[in-house]
Amino acid sequence: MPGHALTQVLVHEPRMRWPIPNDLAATLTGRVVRSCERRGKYLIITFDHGALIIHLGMSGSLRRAPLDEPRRKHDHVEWLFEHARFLLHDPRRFGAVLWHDATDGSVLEHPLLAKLGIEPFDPLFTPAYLHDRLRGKTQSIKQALLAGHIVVGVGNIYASEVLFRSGIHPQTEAGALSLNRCVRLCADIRQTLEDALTSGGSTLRDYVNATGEPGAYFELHAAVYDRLNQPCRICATPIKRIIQGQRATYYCPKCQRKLYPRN
DNA sequence: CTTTAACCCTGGAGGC
DNA sequence: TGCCTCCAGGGTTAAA
Repeated sequence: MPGHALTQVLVHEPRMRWPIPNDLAATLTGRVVRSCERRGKYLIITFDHGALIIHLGMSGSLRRAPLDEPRRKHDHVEWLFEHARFLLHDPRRFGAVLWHDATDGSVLEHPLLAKLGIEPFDPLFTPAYLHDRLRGKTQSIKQALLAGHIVVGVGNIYASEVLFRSGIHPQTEAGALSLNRCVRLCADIRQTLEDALTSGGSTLRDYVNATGEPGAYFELHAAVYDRLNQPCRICATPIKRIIQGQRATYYCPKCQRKLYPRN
């Protein structure tokens, strides 16, 4: 919608992760969208006077809907243009809709964005960078990747998938990875995400496409994720499931060996 | 400073 | 059919 003006903004349910600003409609009505960007999993819709920051959390979706279609349960926000309408739908309300005023500096300096890791397809994301940022960390490599402070885009599914591809045990101390291991890991993060993009994403049950069509549903062909006790696709060893930081991790105990401590 | 546990919320799945 | 428990893709915050 860059170049188009909002005609109306309706907030039906402001109780999201943080309350949606009660003056959001006043802030946006009549304003022209300038660009639509992304940083990590945050969407950034820019205007001349600031930027809208949107996060979909775990259950959120943003779709273009017909102008006359009735609102459904959990459709919390509507953005209306002269000939278009967008709905934010989020049953669990883990998502967020925030306004960043241009007078507060670059939106990338917003507290939620400032400490995000590098984009995985940025040329600056290199084995040396990864190795340097992991150095000294006692945290597990799985949690270090998932945290998003080093590299963004690796969510809970892909953290397991990436480590399987790299042959790294998820409980490996992050700081114990050699530069050579980081060479492999860096490439496998990119390759795993690229494969996922090529196949249209790997969302599980709640996926709808940008127009809300339920038909566009992509089955995840995971190597390990959600495959507890099923045979490893490489060696047929039953896949294991553990909990790290309250999140499930899946791995093959044979293909992903723990590292021996090097003295 | 880094790391960990609790928490936000609804709904689907499975057991009884 | 209903009621219960468990689990879920994300990320912040307070506490250790």
